[in-house]
Amino acid sequence: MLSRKTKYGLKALTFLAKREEEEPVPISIIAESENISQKFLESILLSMRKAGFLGSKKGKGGGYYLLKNSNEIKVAEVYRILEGPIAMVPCVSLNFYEKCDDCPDESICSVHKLMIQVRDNTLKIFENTTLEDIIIKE
Amino acid sequence: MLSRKTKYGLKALTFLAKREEEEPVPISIIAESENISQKFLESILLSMRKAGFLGSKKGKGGGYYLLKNSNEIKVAEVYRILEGPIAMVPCVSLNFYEKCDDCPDESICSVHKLMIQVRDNTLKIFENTTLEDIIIKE
DNA sequence: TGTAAAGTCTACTAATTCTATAGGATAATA
DNA sequence: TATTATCCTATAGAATTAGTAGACTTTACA
Repeated sequence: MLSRKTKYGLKALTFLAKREEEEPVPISIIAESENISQKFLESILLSMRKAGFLGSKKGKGGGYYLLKNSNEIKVAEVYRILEGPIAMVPCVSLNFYEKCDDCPDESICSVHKLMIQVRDNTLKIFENTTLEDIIIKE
Repeated sequence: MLSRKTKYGLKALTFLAKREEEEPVPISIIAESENISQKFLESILLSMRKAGFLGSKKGKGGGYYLLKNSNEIKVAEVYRILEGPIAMVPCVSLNFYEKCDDCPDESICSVHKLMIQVRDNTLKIFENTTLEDIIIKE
């Protein structure tokens, strides 16, 4: 399941990517437009700023803005920041690998083998999809 | 993330599928072989019995056994029983559809569009993979 | 016929994660 | 200096996960 955090994060980013103007957009505007709790969105945008996707400006006229072009922001990167590993089990994760405590030998684990397939497929989509690709013009 | 429940369930099923013999296997054997808490595994096997994948026999010499051939049990079916929807958001689920409360119009939601792709890819794998396919002979 | 072995069923619990909320600090602008 | 907006820390309620506990039922077999 995709967490609300990631869902909201992606929505906020595409909201910003959809705009032609480059001026900062206050959280309140994004929250209202996308039906997201403003306080919750605050923390989400903050972590995306820290991750280098967003810039921010304080005070009047301030808000958040994209630091890169929308075709330079991969869904995979956003997903990893907000949601964590793309893999369904840690033992097949490329960026967050962990050994399963119940599994003595990955090479003979059928779940492992299966989940590698799923990871590869999902990864392919997330790595090859940028914000630009998921924008829907109204 | 795949829950331990589903992971254990799949492991238990493949454990049974790997055996040539048809005699019931007690929970304790499966739990020990696969390093799973026996009590936890109990409830998992029970729900798979109720779902029609497993048969059981009580008393001495009892245990669980597969009711179908391993090539007739799709990962997708097992996954839906133990984990729930394959889709990452309810609004793109085929079997567990729910409208998102924050989203007024799915047709213009970029997350929706993206998650349909992921669902289709994962579904393809899970629908076309049976227990037989993921067995690893030692 | 008694006993041990096995599944069945209900209820409970500890820990973790998720989804926020509260409130003040800091910074920019007019 | 008042206003607007982000920044930051702490906290809290709800839900989910991953088990545990214990009594009950059924079966095989000595």
